[in-house]
Amino acid sequence: MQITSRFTIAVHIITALDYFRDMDRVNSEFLAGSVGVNPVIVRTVIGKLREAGLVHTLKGSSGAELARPLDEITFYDIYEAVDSVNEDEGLFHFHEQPNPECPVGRNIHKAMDGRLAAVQNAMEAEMKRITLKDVMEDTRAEILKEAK
Amino acid sequence: MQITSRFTIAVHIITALDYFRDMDRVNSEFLAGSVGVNPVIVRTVIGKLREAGLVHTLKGSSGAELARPLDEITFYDIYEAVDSVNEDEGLFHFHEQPNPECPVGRNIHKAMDGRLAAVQNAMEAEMKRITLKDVMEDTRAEILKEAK
DNA sequence: GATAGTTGTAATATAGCATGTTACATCTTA
DNA sequence: TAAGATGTAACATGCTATATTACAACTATC
Repeated sequence: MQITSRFTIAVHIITALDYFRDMDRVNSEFLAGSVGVNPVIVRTVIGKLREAGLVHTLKGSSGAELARPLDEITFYDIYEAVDSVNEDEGLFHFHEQPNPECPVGRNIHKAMDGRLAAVQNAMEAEMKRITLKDVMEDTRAEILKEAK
Repeated sequence: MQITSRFTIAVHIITALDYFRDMDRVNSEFLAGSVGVNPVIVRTVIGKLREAGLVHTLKGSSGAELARPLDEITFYDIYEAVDSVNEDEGLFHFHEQPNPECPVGRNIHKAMDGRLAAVQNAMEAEMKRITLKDVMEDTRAEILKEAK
């Protein structure tokens, strides 16, 4: 399994929104061109970001505006915004029918839950440490390298 | 997205193999009964565990034997054994067609790769800390609680 | 205020993957 | 030698991610 590409698409979009901030016509079609997906995908991802309060948009009006500075938007914010993982169950998909008549079967879920949560927490903690400013800086650094 | 239930199934199987160690006929059908899935699923999961060197089996002969003590089998060992995530690409699925003619598009991948790896590493590090002995102890504790 | 451009969203299509199931050759054990 | 088990291939099925078309509602500009 893998975390949906919606996540990297969202990071790409926010980076592009900032990078092309002063340009006209940074609409869903332009962004779709940069990301390499259908404009409707861009609009739905931006829709999720808007619901999460990360960007502002105006229906009918081109583009989107970041609601916060880049260093206040973390990977975790985006990961949550675009529903990267199942909200109800979390990162791990537990098999659904362990046998209640078996001592292992009826207790394994409880026995594992805390450990699975610890793994997910470790991952999410790291995501909270990484901001879009980090990505922006790395992107600009790569662009500068090209110039040489 | 979610990590395949093959992972929790594998943990369940190993726990059951240990718990019912002294019982006869702990075959794929018995285990399938405890886990609540088809016996063929059990055999394929055990097959992966065998390929990874975590259990020994003998074709035609019932059951499986743990290759190492429980405290030397980590969540990470199992997660790797059962191919919980894509081997080539890792935990995150990067969108596949960023535009090489766009400065952001042709650099975003390089700019993100290190950060994505850091997230995956954080998760895997936590998985390496958790052993099947931990799960076994928690399971037995839950079983004891029932007795009261 | 009319027109062109844009967003938001519903509806549908499609492909890939996880899981279920049947079947059977091959092996072990008694 | 017979019964029971594994290993694995082949196929079925449902779910999810992504792509795509279509269009109503809104904005910006002339």
